[in-house]
Amino acid sequence: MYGLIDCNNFYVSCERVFNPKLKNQAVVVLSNNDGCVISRSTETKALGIKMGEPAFKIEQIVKSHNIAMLSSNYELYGDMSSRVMNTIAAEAPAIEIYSIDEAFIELSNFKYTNLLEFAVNLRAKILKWTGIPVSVGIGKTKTLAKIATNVVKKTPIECGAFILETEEQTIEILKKIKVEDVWGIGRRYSKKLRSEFVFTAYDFITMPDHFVKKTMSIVGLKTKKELEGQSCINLQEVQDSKKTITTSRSFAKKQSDIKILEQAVAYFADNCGIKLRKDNSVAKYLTVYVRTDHFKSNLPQYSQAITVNLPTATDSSLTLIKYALKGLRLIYKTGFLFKKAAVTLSGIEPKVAVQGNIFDNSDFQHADLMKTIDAIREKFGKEKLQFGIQNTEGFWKAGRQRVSKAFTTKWDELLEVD
DNA sequence: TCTGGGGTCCTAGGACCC
DNA sequence: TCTGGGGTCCTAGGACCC
Repeated sequence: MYGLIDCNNFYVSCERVFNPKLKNQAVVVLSNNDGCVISRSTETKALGIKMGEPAFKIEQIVKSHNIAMLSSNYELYGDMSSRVMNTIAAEAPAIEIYSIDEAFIELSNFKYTNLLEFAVNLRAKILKWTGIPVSVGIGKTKTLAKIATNVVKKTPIECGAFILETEEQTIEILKKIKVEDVWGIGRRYSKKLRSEFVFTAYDFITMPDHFVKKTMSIVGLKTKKELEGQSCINLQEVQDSKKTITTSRSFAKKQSDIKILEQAVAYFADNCGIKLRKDNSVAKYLTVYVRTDHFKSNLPQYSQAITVNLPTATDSSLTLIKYALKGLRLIYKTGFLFKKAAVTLSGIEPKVAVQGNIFDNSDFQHADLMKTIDAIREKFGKEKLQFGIQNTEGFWKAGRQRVSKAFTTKWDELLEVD
């Protein structure tokens, strides 16, 4: 059996732990740039505010219903996530951290324990230790555990946990689950399936295997088998190292000046370098991407990416910045208002395995410098030490007007007077 | 005026090899 | 007139997830 622990309205719940005033109020957390709704409290969902809705479109309802609107505070959510995960790991022998707010656990060693009791106790412990409410779903496969969690969230189940045990019971539930609510079946496939008169998870498992494989590839067939109780997706306890690392941002204001794009791209490249060094990896390729505002169809549109081969696989921010700027200058065009840029690293491998370049060994000289820079930033904050090309003002940067404090990670911030 | 960010996997088709 | 069989690797595009 597999269990899924899913934090309820995670970002909102994190904010509520440290600001009790929010507990009886409708709350939304916004994406970067205070752009879209990315987390909603139960009250907010009831008001009909959708996931991903642009903030400016809900202004009226926010005012009339006194909804608390917050910028996202990833430092806080990341730290709260570790607390939740550590609490789970202490209770479960095998855990897969699936996302910032979800973890799968494997329960085959729990044969002689009452699983519901276990789930209810785990839930209580997480709430007590971290303040975060969770839903727990248990089933024969990861996909069924997802379904079980879905049941907890969509029906009033007091104990916050649900187990899919017998086949008959599972079938009854699958008949009530919309096909688009199945893990692994997204918008495109559910549309296609609906045109074939497949409306529920149960309808889906009655389709022939060959049809499912033909229209949805092997991935879709695995989903079907999982719904039937045959486990096809294993618990992944150890996280593979990342295959790509991206830093991208939309700009608060559209930019046409290459000097400003350079500042942004340098910042992204440096930030990718930080992530890369944290993973003890190096990258061989760097992609720069820029685009105009695609919501403004009356403006001239341009979108272009370029991938640069790095002479040696590297984790040096200096080298990454250098080639990111080189790439940017190749794709930049005048006469456009740019809204977004990105830097992506790929060809990632462990640092210990790096293949040297006979013609260029400058990177090895950066190692101590990077270590020092990382240490200084760790201690005094990322913004306190920057490369010359980065602009400390960062006026391309998006606003975060309504951000809460880093309650769990920066004590000095809490001492500041409002 | 204002519309996020960061990932993974699979497949088909082209280019190449013997 | 007749034109094989069996592979690998890479990439773009499409699907999905949170």
